[in-house]
Amino acid sequence: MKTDLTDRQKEILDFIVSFRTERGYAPSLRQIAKHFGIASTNGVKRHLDALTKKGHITVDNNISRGIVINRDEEEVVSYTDNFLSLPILGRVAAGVPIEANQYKEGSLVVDPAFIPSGNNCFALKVKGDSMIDAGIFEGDYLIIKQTNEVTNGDVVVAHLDGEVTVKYYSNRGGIVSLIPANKNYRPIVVGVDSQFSIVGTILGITRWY
Amino acid sequence: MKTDLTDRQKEILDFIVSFRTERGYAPSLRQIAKHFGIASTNGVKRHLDALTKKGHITVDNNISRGIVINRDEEEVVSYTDNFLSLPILGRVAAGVPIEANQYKEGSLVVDPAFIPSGNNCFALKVKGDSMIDAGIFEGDYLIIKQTNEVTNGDVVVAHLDGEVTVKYYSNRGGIVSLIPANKNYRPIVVGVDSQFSIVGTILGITRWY
DNA sequence: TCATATAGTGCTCTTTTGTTCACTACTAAA
DNA sequence: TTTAGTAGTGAACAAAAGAGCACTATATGA
Repeated sequence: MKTDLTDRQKEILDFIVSFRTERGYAPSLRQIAKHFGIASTNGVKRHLDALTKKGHITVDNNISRGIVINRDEEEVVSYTDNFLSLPILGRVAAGVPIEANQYKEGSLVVDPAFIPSGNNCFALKVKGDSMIDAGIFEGDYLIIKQTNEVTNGDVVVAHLDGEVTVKYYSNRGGIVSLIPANKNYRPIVVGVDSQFSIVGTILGITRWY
Repeated sequence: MKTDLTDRQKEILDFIVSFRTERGYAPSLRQIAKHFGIASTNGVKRHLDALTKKGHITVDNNISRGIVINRDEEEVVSYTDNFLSLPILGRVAAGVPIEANQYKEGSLVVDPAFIPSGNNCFALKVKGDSMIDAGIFEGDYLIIKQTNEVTNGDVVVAHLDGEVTVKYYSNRGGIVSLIPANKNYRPIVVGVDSQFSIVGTILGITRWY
């Protein structure tokens, strides 16, 4: 349970966060001391001890720059040490390792709390409006888990005759269909002669205005 | 322009990333050396020099644990040092500083590339289906910028007679309306006697399955 | 008045950590 | 054969950085 911080402790925590954001690593005791005009490293250490006790940070013993900001502290807007950056892939194919993919167009930071173990995930920008009734709009980023294990009703990314498509997956009695979520499009029955494969299933969507 | 890494360089970069994810701070030269069975810190330094030259990392001079992984490197799945964690607020009111808000229900990591300067943003979980035609579904997380400067057509979070609502904003000739995006709901004309205020406007949406 | 908490000081010591130099060995390309 | 790049070794040195102790001053509550 996180208890209230004193004003000074809060200042110091905010400084650690902003230093870390700016520099990419945590400040040392002496850097904190210098910023606050504190002459003694022990004075800083007292504050860090208090912040640790109150659950805001973790400091490993005798490790330089070992201040780690804990996730989900009381602070309402914060930077934490837990995040995931996924590649935005412009083209995908089934079975190709993501790492071998040469069509990375950028990266997208997402909350790893929603990503299952393993890092065979990627992001894909939506083109087209065939899935708008599922709340999937053109320009959305889909977060996709690379897999070919799908269940009826899953939203999948599939490869069909050289094209990538996002649709609901349906397999009834061995007949595979890709079902749009837009009444302006018809379901696609996957012919036995089609070049068809599942690239992955949807984990989430991110849309930015 | 990032050039290809040797196998060894790639291994070392991957180690730095995973160490950093696990521990919350970068490894030291000696910790890298120990992992790879390299007896000399200079051997490690050579690799770090090469990674720096190829644009994958930045190492500040004479700074302990000063290895910073650069964003958007060639690596297709990676952890970076640039992310933002927003509070998920259960209740919001106009004009109340986010930091003073006591209804934080969790946090949501988002990509800061899509967030404008300043950190008066928060996340809100959607209840209801009044905006489904705008691709906003129950359970979605909205990323909201706290502001009362709105434009016709913006999706806003508003406070109306004690309730929080998400709707399109419309102001025609001084008559303010909140327009749903679901034909099952009627537009709300904001009466002059209503307690009404704008909490913020939408920046993005995140949905997880 | 006393005890406790907060916020330091001053200093020393220990440990961690990075830099540098001269060197070896191997591989590949010119 | 020579040159260049890669992948180190070994060692010393310098600097950064954390830990700990005895101490002071102030404020607050019992």
